[in-house]
Amino acid sequence: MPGLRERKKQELRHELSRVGIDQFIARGFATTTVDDIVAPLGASKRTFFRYFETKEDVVFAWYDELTRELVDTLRARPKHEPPYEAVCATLMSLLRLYDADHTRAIALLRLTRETPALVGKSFEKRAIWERELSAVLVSRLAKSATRQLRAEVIVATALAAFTHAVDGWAVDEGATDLHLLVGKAFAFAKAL
Amino acid sequence: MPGLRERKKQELRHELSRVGIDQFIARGFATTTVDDIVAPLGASKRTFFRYFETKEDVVFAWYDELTRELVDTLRARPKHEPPYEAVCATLMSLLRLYDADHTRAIALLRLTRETPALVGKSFEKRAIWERELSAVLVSRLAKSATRQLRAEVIVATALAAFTHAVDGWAVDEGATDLHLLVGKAFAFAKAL
DNA sequence: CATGAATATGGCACCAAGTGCCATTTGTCA
DNA sequence: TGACAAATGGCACTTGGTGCCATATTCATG
Repeated sequence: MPGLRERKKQELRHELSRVGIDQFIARGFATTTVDDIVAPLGASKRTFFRYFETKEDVVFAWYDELTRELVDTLRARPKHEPPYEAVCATLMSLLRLYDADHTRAIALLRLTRETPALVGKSFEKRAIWERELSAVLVSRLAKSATRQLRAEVIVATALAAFTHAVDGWAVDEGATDLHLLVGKAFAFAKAL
Repeated sequence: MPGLRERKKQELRHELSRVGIDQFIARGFATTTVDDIVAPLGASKRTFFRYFETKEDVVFAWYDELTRELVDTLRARPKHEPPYEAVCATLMSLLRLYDADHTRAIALLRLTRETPALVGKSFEKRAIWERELSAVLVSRLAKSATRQLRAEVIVATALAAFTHAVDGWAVDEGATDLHLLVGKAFAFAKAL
């Protein structure tokens, strides 16, 4: 059991992220100041920066947790499964997040797409996924001087296909079927 | 002929980038201020921000020119060449930049790898390449509802393979053969 | 070559992100 | 309850980045 102090911290972090994202979506990223985020919660700017390194990070507060989850999912894939397929299946598990709340997901994707600072940050986060996942994947590959590189290429490819599918889906406001689109993107990469 | 005004502008932009990168490599990105970059050239901070939107951008001053070049190269590839191969060949043409000055190339890659803000920016720039190149590539593909997505996936995959090869090469200080490594990375993506 | 219109620059004031420092508050545990 | 650890808030400060306007430089035209 986590104790009061820890619970309060987690809750504040969560609230800061929620309020921040809401304001960014409603009024834009640049025009929302840290003070604007902090005020409704009665916290101080100084405290904000103890929870998040940058203003951008509030948008990606959930990434760390998700990273661990992805790593676990990939680890749990059947040992005999081909590497690319294992990564694809792992990423597919992310789709439930988009299914849960289409509207907010699309709004968030638009926000990160249209705010240069957030575009950079999201790529930064994706790079972390690439590193973590390829570190797991490498153990599935036959030993060779270039298996590290091979793992990185496999993961990066799957991730690129995934994000392009999701972005395309968000651009036309979720009109198409996301699962289908992601599946197609994975297939396109497989059949270069 | 460009006229004195235009020449001065281009030269100043080039000098700002050169001085900036030199200082970043020598003393680190965060610890170098814009004033530090501007002082040796007798320019003002205000002028700096008329040439570059952010401090990060000085590192990627050459990207715009390179983007045009890449687009032209891809356009010039033989019409019958398969799409993935056309993109790979296009990216291969970039390697001359690394060949020209190994030491500086490696230093630059290390700088961007180890500075979070620059990691984000470099991905942002890569995204621009992805957009431009896939816009060219799409005309080579058979018409279909998803050919835009297919073009994006092809380009993103080639680009991911390319950068991971280059990064791997830079990490062990250029010990291996870069052309060979990039070729292998392209092959890995092809044979997922 | 002169002169006036365009354009680039510099300086200044200003805002917001982010940090170091320290006093104060709040949770923890004996 | 009281002492210790940890979280917070306030404040001053640095730096990235922008708006504004006066000045300097280039360009085009007579």
